[in-house]
Amino acid sequence: MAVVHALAALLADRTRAAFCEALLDGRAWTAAELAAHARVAPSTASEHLTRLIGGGLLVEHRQGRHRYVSLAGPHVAELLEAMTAFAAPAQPRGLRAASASEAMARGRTCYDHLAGKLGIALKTGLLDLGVVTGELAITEPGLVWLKELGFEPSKRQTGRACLDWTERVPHLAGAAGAHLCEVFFERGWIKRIGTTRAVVLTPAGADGWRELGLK
Amino acid sequence: MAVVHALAALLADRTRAAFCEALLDGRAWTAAELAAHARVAPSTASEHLTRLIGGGLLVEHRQGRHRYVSLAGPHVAELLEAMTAFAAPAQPRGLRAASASEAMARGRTCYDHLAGKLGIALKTGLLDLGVVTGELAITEPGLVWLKELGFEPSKRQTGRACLDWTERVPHLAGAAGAHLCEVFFERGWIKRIGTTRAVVLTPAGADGWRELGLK
DNA sequence: CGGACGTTTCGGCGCCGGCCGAAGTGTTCC
DNA sequence: GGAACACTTCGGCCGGCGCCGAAACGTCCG
Repeated sequence: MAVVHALAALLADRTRAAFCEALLDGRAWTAAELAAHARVAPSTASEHLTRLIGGGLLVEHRQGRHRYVSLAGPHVAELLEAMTAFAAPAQPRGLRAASASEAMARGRTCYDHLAGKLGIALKTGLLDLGVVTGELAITEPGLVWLKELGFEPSKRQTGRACLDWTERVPHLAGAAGAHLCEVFFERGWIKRIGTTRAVVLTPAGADGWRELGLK
Repeated sequence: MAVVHALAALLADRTRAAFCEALLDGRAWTAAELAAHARVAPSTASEHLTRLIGGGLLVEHRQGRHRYVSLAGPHVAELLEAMTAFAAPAQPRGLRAASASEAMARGRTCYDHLAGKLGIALKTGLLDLGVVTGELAITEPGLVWLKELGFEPSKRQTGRACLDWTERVPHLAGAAGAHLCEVFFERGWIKRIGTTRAVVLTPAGADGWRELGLK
């Protein structure tokens, strides 16, 4: 009893329950994204997240000025599924969530650059071409290569490592990563799936990548 | 989201959680008994019971001027055990709490079947005898074995897994688990410790188990 | 029929907790 | 360095909920 009521109290709030339900897709969300999703102020979301993390339901991963949160593990998802199943006997939402999560792992945008398997494929391709170093700094030949794609150096750091949440390895961020992502969108090489952050490589994109010597 | 928070809210209150935990022994309690157990006024208990019944967690059985309530079914017990298992590593403080917790870990009823070390011993014994499979389904020879103990199949699922929150492995629930527990009580092989859920194997029980080829 | 008892309904009280905005911290971008 | 941005901390407000006691209802028993 002493424990059940504390756990239940965490999920007894509409907003916190909405957070958990959103996170059931397996992705990591930022605090602001969750706040907007649940229509509460950022300050409110911040407090809720602290409580959920303290209760062991969520884990956080701080990166720069962002606070990513995700479910603490499969056991949390299972508990939530069990409770949902109890309250709402039949709902085919497991399948949709699973496929959505899979699409997200395949490729997605990470702010302004590419992430997921697609982002990692881009990074390894650029590494093979000698455009970037292992630490994801841009080489001198790499800068020439980028300029051919319309890149103009700015004050913003050109090459930068960003930890990929699903792949657990760094991918390319910074001005170069953002520019490549932008170019790929412009050329129709990648496109978003619905309104989510998931993106997919188009047939034209596969051709384009080969032309550039990627993949 | 919309459903989980409503279910969680029912269990988020100390008093209601205490009611449910008390009812985990599988018996029906009167409103006054629960009120005394949780140390609240009868009026308070009455309101809580109405909410729990409305939420589908409990069922009531009115008899004269008494209002008997019990868990709405095994699925409720399983949900409660799952939630307890999640918030688990609760280390008891104080000798009394420790010994009570220890007795509970050694053997207890989980709604209508056995749990704790005793429940796990039963499961492994049945597994050795070939009565149940590793997934806790009843085998054909197992059904014969059960019928010799007076078991009659019903519409209720015969063998079923229920996660044991102290042992972290599944034990036997379902109609078969309930029947065995009932038989053990009838034969005086197990008995309750005081009025708690904790049960202990009697000397006669130890003999009986050996006769059955258990343990 | 009257009294005892289990339960329920109804006010009323107090407090916890969710919410927001404002101000502050730390990071990124230019 | 300064501006923009994500997030956090802090007061303060407000609604909801759990609690109780008093009174009403229904049942059982003598």
